[in-house]
Formats: sequence, C-alpha cells, structure tokens
Amino acid sequence: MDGEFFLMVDGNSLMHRAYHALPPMDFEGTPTAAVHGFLMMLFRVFEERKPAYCAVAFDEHAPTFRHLRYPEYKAGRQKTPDDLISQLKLIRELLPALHIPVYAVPGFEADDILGTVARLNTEKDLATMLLTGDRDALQLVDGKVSVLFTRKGISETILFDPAGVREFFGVTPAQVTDLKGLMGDSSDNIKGVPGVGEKTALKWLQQYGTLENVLAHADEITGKIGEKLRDNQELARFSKELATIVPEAPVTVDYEAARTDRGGQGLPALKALGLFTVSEKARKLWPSREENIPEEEEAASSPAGPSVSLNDENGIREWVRALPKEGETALYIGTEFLSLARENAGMTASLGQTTLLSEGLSPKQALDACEKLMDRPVVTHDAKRLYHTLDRLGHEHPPVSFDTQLAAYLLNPLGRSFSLRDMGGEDALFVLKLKEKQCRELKAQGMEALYRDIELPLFRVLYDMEKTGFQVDADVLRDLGAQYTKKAEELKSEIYRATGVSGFNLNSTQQLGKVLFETLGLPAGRKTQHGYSTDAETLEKLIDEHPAVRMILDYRTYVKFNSTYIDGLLRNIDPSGRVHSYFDQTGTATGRISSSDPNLQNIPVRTDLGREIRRAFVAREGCVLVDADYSQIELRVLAHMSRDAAMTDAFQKGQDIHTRTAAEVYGVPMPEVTHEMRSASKAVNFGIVYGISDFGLARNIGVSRWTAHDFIERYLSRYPGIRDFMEGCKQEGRALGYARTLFGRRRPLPELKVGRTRAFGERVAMNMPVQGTAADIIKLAMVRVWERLQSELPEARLILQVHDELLIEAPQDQAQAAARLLREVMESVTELSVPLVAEVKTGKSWYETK
DNA sequence: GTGGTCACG
DNA sequence: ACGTACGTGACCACT
Repeated sequence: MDGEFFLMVDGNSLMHRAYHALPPMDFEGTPTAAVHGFLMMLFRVFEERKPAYCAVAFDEHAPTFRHLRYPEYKAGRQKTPDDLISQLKLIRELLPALHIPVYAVPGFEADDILGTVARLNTEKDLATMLLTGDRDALQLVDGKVSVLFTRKGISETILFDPAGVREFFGVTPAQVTDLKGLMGDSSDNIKGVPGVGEKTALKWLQQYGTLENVLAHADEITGKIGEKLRDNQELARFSKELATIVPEAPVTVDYEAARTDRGGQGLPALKALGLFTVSEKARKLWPSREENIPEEEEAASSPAGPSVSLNDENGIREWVRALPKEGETALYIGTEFLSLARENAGMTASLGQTTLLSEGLSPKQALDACEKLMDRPVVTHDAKRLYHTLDRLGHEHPPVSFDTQLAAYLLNPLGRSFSLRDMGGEDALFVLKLKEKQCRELKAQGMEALYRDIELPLFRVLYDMEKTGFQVDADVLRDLGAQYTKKAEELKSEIYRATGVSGFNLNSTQQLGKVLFETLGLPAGRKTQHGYSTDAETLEKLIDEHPAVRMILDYRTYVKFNSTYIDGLLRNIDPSGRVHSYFDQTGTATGRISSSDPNLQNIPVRTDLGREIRRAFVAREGCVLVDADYSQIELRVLAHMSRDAAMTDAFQKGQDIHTRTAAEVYGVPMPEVTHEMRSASKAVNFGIVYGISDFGLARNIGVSRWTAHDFIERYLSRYPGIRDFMEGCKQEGRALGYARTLFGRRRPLPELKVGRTRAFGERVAMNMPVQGTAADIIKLAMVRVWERLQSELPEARLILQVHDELLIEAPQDQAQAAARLLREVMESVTELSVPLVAEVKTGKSWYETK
C-alpha cells in the first residue's frame, strides 16, 4: 500500500489468536502470553507496513441489547477463559499508554467499529488496512480498504485487496455476506441453508451473483438441495443479515491521537510486565524517545540462532558477504498464498545455521535483495513450484541440487501429504536439515541413482511441460459440445417416453435404479450401498430386456463427454488458447505421474465417438505433434523381470504378444489363432500384470470362474517363469515389507500384514514392480529426450506424457528429426533382455497421431 | 465429504 | 478365509 494509511485492528480477534497460538506465559503470576503475542504482532506490522495512524477496536458487551435482537447469536461460541479475560483488560490499559487509541462501544462488536472507521477514512480519502483474523471483515475490502489477515495463529499475515479476495475465496468482497447467508459460519453461529457448503454456495453465487438472485431462481435448482433452499429462504436472508457489517457504529476518530509517530512511551509499563522483547521492539520502532536509552542487553530476542531480517539492508549485505564460496543454500518460498505473489509469501533462505528471513517484504524485494543466492545451486522443497513462483516474480531460476519433497516421496510414496508443513517445518533451515537426513536414507535404501538420475532432473521437464501447455481448439470443442448436447436431449426425452416415467433425474443412480428395477421390474444385478447398481456392466446385460437401456448407456456417454471433456477443457483454456495441466510427481503409489486441472491422461481414445475430442488438441501454428507410444512396455518389463523363456522369445522375435499367448494357451500354431482366442489372451495378459484372480478374469471376459481358473493355469504352465516371478514378488514383499522396481523404487506393503487386505497386498506386490519399472523407464526417457531437445532441437518441446506415451510439439520442418530423436531415446534408454519398441506418428492434431 | 460412475494407461 | 484385477482424476448426486 502506497502513501499514508490507517491501521485499524480487531483487538478481540487478535487477542484470541495470540492466546491460542502461544504457550502460556506469566510474569510474577500475571498471565501475559496473549499480550506479548498481540504486541509482537502489532509491532511487526508497524515495522513492515509503517502505518501513519493506528487504533484498536474491542467488543463491548451489552448482553441485553444483542440478546433482544438475536437470541441465539454466538450461542455456539465457547466461553472466554478467565486468563484471557484478564489479559483483554490488561491490553486495553496498555495500549493507551503506548499512544494507541482504543475504541469500544457498548452493544457493538469490533468488526462494526472496523467497518465504521474504514468508512470514515474513505470519506476523508484515507486508505485503511484492517488487521484481523475474522473473515467477516473481507466484505469491507474495496479500492481504499484492504484486510491484513492473520494466519497460523499470528505468525504470518496476508494482505487482501479486492482481487485477492476474489482469487482466494472465489467471491467478490460484496459477495462475502451472500456466501455466509448460504453456507453459514459455525464460529459465528450463523446457520445458513442446511446442507449447503462452500462449494455449493460458490457455485450458485458464480451463477446468480447475489443471495437474493439465488433465491429468485430457487426453483431452477434441482434435487434435495433445491428443496432445502426453497424451504429455508428466510433463514438464508436472516443469516446474511447477521453476517453483514453495518458501518454505523457511534465512534469518532481523533486522527491526531491516532498518529503512530507518538508511540514509544509506556515502555516502563511493558517492562513492569516482564515484556522485555516487546519493549525492545518498541524501542527500535521509536528510537528518538529519550526514555529509550538502551539498557544492558536483557532479553535476547531471537531463539533461532543468528538470523537477519531482509528489512535490514546492512544486515543483508553482511550476510551475503559472509556466505562461504562453498556450501549449500536452501531456499524456500512459502506455499499457500503464492497466487497472491505481490504479498508476503514468507521467503526464507538458509546457509548452515544462518537464516535469512523475508517477513513482510514482497518476495520480489526479498529475492532481489539476495540475488547472489541465485548463482549457486539451491536446496528446496518442491522445486517445480519454486520455478513457477520465480517466473511470476520475474526472476531467474537457480539450479536445484536437492528437492526434499521428491526425496520424501521416494522414501514413502504412500505419504498422504508432502507439503513442507506436513513434513514438520516451515523454513529453509528446516529444508536443509531434512535434506541431510534424507540423503542418508536414500543411500541406505539404494535409491540414490533413482533420485539423482531420474526423479530430480524430471522436475525440470515437468515444469517445462506445465508451462508450455497444449493448444486446444475451442471451436472444435464447442462444435462437438453442441452435437453432444443435442443428442443427449433427444435421448433424454426418448428415455422418458420409453420408460413411461418422465421428470426423474437421469444422472441420479438412485432415481434411475428405482425406475429400472422397481417401476419397470427389470432383473436387478449387483447392489451398491445405496441401492441398485446401474453401471455400464450391469446395464449391458439388460440391453435386450428393455429399449430404454441402450439409450441410457448412450445418454451417459454424451453427458460424460460433455461435462468432463468439453466443458472441463473449455474452462481450462488460457488466453493464448492452451491448457496447462498440472503434473503431480508425488501423487502415485507406483511411481507414475498423474495429471490434473485438466487431466490430459484420460482423454477418450477407445471409441470412435470419444476419439473425436482429440481433434481439438492441436499443434500451434507452424508446428506438428510428434507422438510416440511404447509398445507393450509392461509386458516387456514383465518378460525381462521374470526371465520367462517363452515370453522373452516372443518379444525377441517381434511377435504379437497376445497372438503368441493364445497359441501357447490354446495349443495351436499362431496362424490359427482366432480373433476370440487372441482377445481372451489379451485379457489374461492384462490380468497377469494386475495380479490376476480367476474371479476377476471371469468377470472381465464373461466366462465362468472355473473356465477362467483353467485358463490361468494353462497360461502359467506355458509361462513358468512368470509363475515363479509372481511367487517371488509375494515372498519378497512379505520378507521386506515393500515391493520394488528394477531401478530401486519402493512401495511399502502394509496391506500384506492385515488379514482382510492380504489378497490385495499380494496383487500390489505383483503389480507394482511391473507398473513401477515401466514408470521409471519412461521417466528416464523424458529426462533424456528433454536434454537432447535442449541441445539439438531447442524449438521443439515435450508437452505431454500419458504413462507409455510421449508427445512433442515441433516446428514442421523439424518433425522428422524430433521423431527420430524420440524413438531413438525411448528405445535405448535402458537395456532389457527384450527390445523396447516405440511407435512414432506425427500429425497436426492428436487425433491424427492415433 | 463420500460413493457411484466412467474416462485413460 | 477372504473378496474378487493395478494405477489414476473428474463429475454428479446425495448426506
């Protein structure tokens, strides 16, 4: 915020935060922890933001008043503890001594006063910053009013302007009360509409704008939730009214008294309470005060060893100059609020025991200040995200020597979360310590090479893929969407006619199940927790029973394509016409990467209808797509790992593996293998990779489980190496407690110990080494392809990976070179006992490469 | 938020 | 003796 502004503090909110965030502390029996926390917080904001004016508002209870209007108001809140009440009294006495005015009006809450002071300031054309931990205040944000929001207790703040509120909460400041009216707020005992949560409320507000308009269109909303909304209109309006801050509290502002340059007195009062750290901070804030004569260093303030603030320019210079030439630097930029890159993202950099902190400076300022750090390789947590962040800040990328997030993933791919916070730390110093520990563990577990040669360099590749994106032709999508919508609508009325039931929600499995299996009396198949199963497998069996069934299946297809692919993709196209998927390198148990927002790894291809969607995925002007698929990579890996003679032979001779399998299992020469025989064998080959069971195979290919059992037996007797391999996987899993790939990647097998999930654990023990090794191979191929493209074809870019497929976007005249490079690298990236084969195709669209 | 369904490898 | 093929992500209905 530029220029002068008024810092208006919600005293109750901050005291509550401080009270709960800090361990109890007292001075000669008087509790002081919350007071200490409050003042440290306030003074830090003074340091960082330099407000020209400041005042603090407190709730002033007038029970009868509130009571009469809102009997249940705040009934849900817990009683304030005694030692917090005493500290609230204390702080209200201390603040005036520090020349910070206190505003409190009986019958009004602090946020009413915040709103009123903000209004008064705006009328004087003075900017306001509201310091609070209460989300209600966000409704007050506008061009002149911002909210400095406390997080993680009181240790961090984040500044919201109108764009920030939109970006973070998905609503404009004006819609904050509409949101609360719909979803309620348990901390304020505001009920909202029952059953409506944040997601629903946001959706409606996006569509209708205001709560009143949502209510006006209540009959358009279907389902139970629509009913609830219609039944609770009054409650919604009342909830919104409760949440609305009326900036009409009877307060007047004495601007002269609120000037911050009059502070610095009252230090004796602070010391009398044992608040030495606070008083030291105050002394620095107001150095000219005569009573601020430095005394003997009484309270060393920093518990975390030597650290310098980035506000301290000399300190930074000293720090940077003192950096040894050798040695590692850790760099960590706090995660959660990066989308608000203009504000305090809490960057830290560490070297050995020294920590450099940016509190309150923008990351840009912070980074500029320690630019020298960028020359050397950094240790960080989530390097891919760091690179994206630095892009936004307009900063270069330092090379990355270690990524603790990737190491954590390798050490336990089943981990639920890999955020630094969940690893137990929040700054670069912690990252550095974590690295030491992880290095030892990676080494002990034989994963150094996997880490160094595959996982770490891959982040750079994925970063590029995310940044580059994939061009999507929105017109093609919209065109398809219109066709699909028309088809779906037609089918819908046909289905209503054919079933004789209209108006039910076809998308609801429950309603559909009732119509099919009760109204029409069709024979029900499997059951689910909530009724009849209506999945495709069940419905396929009923196609001949009723004409509506086929139509329902078709309807589902069109609706699915429309909602997931057409609408879903259109939502994700950036202004330049490209979609930027997120590639999660720490998301799967087996070592694969996953793709989301949008997921580009499940774009339809198996049916003609679905494949049309790929026409929308195109190369940019002047470029083509070069697409390479590994042929049967998992079965080749299986052949290699199992050393099975027949399967190895098949691949070495370049035979069609499913035909060869059929020949083996049915005992006929390959030319005599029929389509049906090959197709059944293909299913078994897949099943084998998944850790087959006769039941599963039977269900998949529609034979009895005894037939399936027999089939598997014959398969395993023809491929005895595979039987041994599978047994070996299970035994090793039991002995070691984990499954592992050819490259040493591990997956723990906790399931194997528990009786009920043991069979599952066994299948995982058999599947993971195969799926995981294939994942290792393509990851290594990606790194090599990326490196070679850098030096040989810098205009060509890797843009997508789909587990066994890589996609490059290359200038037209470099397509051949790119295709050759891609094939060469993919096929030679590692040496197995069978050849690796990649099939390459080029085309203007992804459809053409299939 | 959970479960059902369905898209991919 | 047990449930019933491995790994993902998105959307919808419903609680």
